[in-house]
Amino acid sequence: MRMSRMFSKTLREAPNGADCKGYEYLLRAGYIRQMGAGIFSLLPLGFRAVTKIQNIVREEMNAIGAEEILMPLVNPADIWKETGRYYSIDKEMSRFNDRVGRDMVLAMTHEEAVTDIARGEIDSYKRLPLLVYQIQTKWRDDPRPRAGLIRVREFTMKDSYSFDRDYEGLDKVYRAHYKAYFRIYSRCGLPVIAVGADSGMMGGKVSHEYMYLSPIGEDTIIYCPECGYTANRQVASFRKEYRKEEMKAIEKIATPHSKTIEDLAGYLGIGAEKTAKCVFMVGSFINDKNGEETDKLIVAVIRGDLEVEESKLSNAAKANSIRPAHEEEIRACSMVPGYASPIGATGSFICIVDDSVAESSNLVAGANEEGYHFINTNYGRDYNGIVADIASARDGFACPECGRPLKASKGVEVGNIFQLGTRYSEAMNCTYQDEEGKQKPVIMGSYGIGIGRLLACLAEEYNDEGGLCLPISVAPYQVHLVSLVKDNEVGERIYQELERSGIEVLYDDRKETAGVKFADADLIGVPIRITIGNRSLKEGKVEVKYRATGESTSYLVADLVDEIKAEIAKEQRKIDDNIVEKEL
RNA sequence: CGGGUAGUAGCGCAGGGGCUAGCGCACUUGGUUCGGGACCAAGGGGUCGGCGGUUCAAAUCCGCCUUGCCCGACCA
Repeated sequence: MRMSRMFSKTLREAPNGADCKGYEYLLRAGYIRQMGAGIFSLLPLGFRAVTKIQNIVREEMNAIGAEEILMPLVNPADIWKETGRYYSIDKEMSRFNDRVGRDMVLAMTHEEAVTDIARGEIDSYKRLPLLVYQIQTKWRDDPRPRAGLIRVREFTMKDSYSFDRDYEGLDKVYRAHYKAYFRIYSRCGLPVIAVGADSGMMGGKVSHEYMYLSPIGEDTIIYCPECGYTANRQVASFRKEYRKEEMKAIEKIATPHSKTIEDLAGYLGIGAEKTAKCVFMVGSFINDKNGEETDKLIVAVIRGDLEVEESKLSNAAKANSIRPAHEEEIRACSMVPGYASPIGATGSFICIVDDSVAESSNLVAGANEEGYHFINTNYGRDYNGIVADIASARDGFACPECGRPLKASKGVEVGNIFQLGTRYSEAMNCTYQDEEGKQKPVIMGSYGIGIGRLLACLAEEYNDEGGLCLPISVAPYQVHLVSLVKDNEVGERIYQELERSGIEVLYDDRKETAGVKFADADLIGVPIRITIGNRSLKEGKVEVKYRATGESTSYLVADLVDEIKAEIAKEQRKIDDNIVEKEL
């Protein structure tokens, strides 16, 4: 491609709002342009990079036996009503009516669509297992798009769906994805870790997220540097020390001005771990069948030294979503904020008790009276509820596996794999007939990779003061040919020779100064740069410089094509030698 | 959805009741330069986000709306 003819141009200054380096460079180098909040176009450079990523994804998906398909972005709402997600998903899914008033949705994922197709294709156990994937546009009306391509509303996703007759089959295809995903990310050059995850709205059991660890991430990963335990904080567990002792008689004591655990512990001269605190949320519960929504107060009881992890709480309460409760909602159940506990509470609420409290004895808890607490409260004797782990894992807490201190890190989720089970096949009647002639629901799995987000992470991982420096496997071009000589004939000849031998070359044939050309080359970040200049051309040579390392050499023009081919192969080998082969 | 902040040339910004709205970069033309974002000269480009109000006069003050960004809630 001749730069003089290229659609996009580079920007000297970062457009307002480009807060992280990767995003800034993608914008300035002309890979992407923004059209609205969370809505972006891919310009030629970005499109080429994305195409390379997609092809890597295709190769690896095909390698595990998946067949590529393409499902529609627009779905009739009916199939979403069948699974109930038409009701349980809020504004994140966009809905509209077609010309005759039918309810339609923009699919934000394709479990419904693929299950709808599969139930027509699958009849016998002999047809299983099956595995399909697509690379397709998704629209999710995210309430808060952020950081360029990291968190957008319209994006391209590779999503695959597996169909098996049993859990052994699901396990096998799940493991195949687990491994293939590591190959995909490492072939793109992105370092990731797989972590245990919350399945969220997907509703499955086992799931993993692939995380690119970076401060720009919005997820918090809890990991153990010693034994390798990793999990998203939404589900991360940790070892809790319990203090079980003989139950003492409950007693009400005056605790003036002790609204917070800190004040209370200070006033009584005890540790926060000897108290039980209440956190009040209101859960929204949506009826899958008709979309009716009911709200209910959720009282989370947790030891004073711990924090509630809201996603764990939401799961334990089986709520669709939760939000902090208003004071009136708490008082409506006869509890007094600041001095609250489930003891003596009335009305309808869900009480979730963290095991830290259930397994401890004689904790101080609120007396539901301004200025008073109970001492020696005990779960099971003084109040009841659902016992669950709802505590938030923090940096320094004990690893659930080995007991050593856990670490916390920010990460960007670039992919996920879910064992769905029969959640969708049962709801949509996607069954197969087994050897005995019985109809059984198909066991499903779904597996996603955000393509654009992957590019955004790569831009974040591979940049320096000058701009991007992408690995050759994903860079839009393999070679950037910069001609500094006035006589364009040499440049033209070299350009055409390189092109003819199948090398992807970006040729800067513009009438610009050397400084501008070099700066743009650095910004765009093509891995190998060839400079044609009078300096070395006198000796019949051109210079070759690596974008990432800054190393340079020179080659005779006569040998150039072969040498460059070798250099490309060398760069590619660097990637291939580092493909991560990881089994679950 | 709450809080904050901004919208003035393609991009980055200044101007904050008064006469023809400005600067840098980019762009056009001519000339000089030519290996790390050149220089000189001459140009082109604006419904100052939108609607309404106040005023003799609004980019500027007021109201409403809208859009972007940041923080939070949220997020496969």
